[in-house]
Amino acid sequence: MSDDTRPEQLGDLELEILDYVWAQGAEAEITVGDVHGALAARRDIAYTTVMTVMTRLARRGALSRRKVGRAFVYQGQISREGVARSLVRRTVDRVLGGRRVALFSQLLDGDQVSRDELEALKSMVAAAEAELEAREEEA
Amino acid sequence: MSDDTRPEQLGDLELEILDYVWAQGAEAEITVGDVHGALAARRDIAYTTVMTVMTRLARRGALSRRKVGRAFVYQGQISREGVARSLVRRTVDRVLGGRRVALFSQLLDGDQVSRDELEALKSMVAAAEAELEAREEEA
DNA sequence: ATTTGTTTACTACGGGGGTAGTAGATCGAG
DNA sequence: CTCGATCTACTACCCCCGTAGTAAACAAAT
Repeated sequence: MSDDTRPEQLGDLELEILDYVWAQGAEAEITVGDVHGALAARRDIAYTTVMTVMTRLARRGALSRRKVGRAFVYQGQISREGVARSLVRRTVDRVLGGRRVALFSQLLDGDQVSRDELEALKSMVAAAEAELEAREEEA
Repeated sequence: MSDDTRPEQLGDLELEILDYVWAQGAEAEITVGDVHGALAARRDIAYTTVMTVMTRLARRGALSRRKVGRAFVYQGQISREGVARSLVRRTVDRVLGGRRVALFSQLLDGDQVSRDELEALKSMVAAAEAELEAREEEA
């Protein structure tokens, strides 16, 4: 996944489909039937709906498609991490003027934070701190 | 601002307008002309465009309006914090399956984090930790 | 070979959001 | 009182997204 594409706008169904694609692994080849099978197990959705959305995703470069026989085989072209980053960034930019710290406080204030989460967060902060030291060294 | 409304979907212009409203303070009374004046100083936008969007925001409860003379006077009904929380939550739910920790790592990994940000983050973590202790005490 | 199922292509529709024009009401200036 | 500015109401258009129907191509089964 080269991940050049950073869609900052993805609908719910689009994301649901990408979610399935990501779950199959980076190199997996996926058909509309696969995705429809997975989604239809959970809710009522027409085959053509899935197909339409996958076509749109391919048009935008989020998926690639290759004709195999009469059907198309799709592959993910963007990573969950890349999408997460760009969507989160967009949200922070839009509503908090890019102030990431404000975002953190939103998350920490408003919610129940578990001890595990806090521990994970602390180690991430420590790691970021170490990385910052390293950057300052070389400067 | 009672803030009962938690719109999880807000367009760019809607947010831009709310931004202006928030900047005027919680109790400020705002007219379409005010907002249009502010936005038009930065970019080309029709008066009626601003009006249409403010009407939509009022319909959804993000703003209230009250007729004064022939014009409407608007007031914000939702807070920046509330909107930030719900938008961020929505984003995290959509793309990271609600795993907030993953969000933190997105933000810390992908970006240049300044020392100031890290310090702020550390103190927030410490505060959250203290609060957690307190909750465990009373339990 | 006819039928049945799969898959694509094409088309469509409704809702939301950004954009704006036009018509009509009203206020203030002259 | 009339004219121009202001403001609203109504309408419309385009794009995106979720949704899906229909038609056509084709493969497999009988």
